[in-house]
Amino acid sequence: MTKILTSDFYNRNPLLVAPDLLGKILVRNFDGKIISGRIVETEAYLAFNDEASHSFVGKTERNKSLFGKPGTAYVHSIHMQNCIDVVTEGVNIPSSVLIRALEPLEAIEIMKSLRGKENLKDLTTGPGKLCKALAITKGFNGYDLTKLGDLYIIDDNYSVSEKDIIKVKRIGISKATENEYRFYLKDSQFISKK
DNA sequence: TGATTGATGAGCT
DNA sequence: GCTCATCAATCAG
Repeated sequence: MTKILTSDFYNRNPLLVAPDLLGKILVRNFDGKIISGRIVETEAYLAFNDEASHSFVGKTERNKSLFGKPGTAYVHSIHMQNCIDVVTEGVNIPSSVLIRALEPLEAIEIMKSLRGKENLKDLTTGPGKLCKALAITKGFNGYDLTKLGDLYIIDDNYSVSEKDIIKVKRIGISKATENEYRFYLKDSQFISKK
């Protein structure tokens, strides 16, 4: 049985949600066509005492989605690309889980055309890449991922054993790098970095 | 295969 | 102006 992850799933500490999201499927309804990929890499960003989190500086126009309800998308641009986070915990608790990499499942041809790349391993192996491959734009900032819409995350009962989840330090950031808040599937060929 | 570097834009101070 | 949770092209070995 396949079901959409609800707000209950996200309404927990990001350090619990991040590993649980591994193996789940991110689904994009793009002009009636379904594009999907299995989540193979995530990072947790805490609400408090986490200098690398966008919420560390307080609530601003840019990060206000982080303060919304669990299961809300926080799409932001860094350099010329977009990244997507899922808000966790409660309202006004600005923690999130960054989706860093996917394993392409459906509509791979559409991803190739959106990315302008042919190599399967170049499609979704990075937060900026996967947003482009799934046509996730800043229009999805604040989007509710817990209902059947244009963007949501489902559980198809794909089982991930605990030993296949690797926990390491986060990457690509300059602050609070010592915390081991990055999670990925051990044998996936689609993580953004070894 | 690994390391280096340039391009790119939005939002904060 | 400066930061930033990047990507991909390039070059050396």
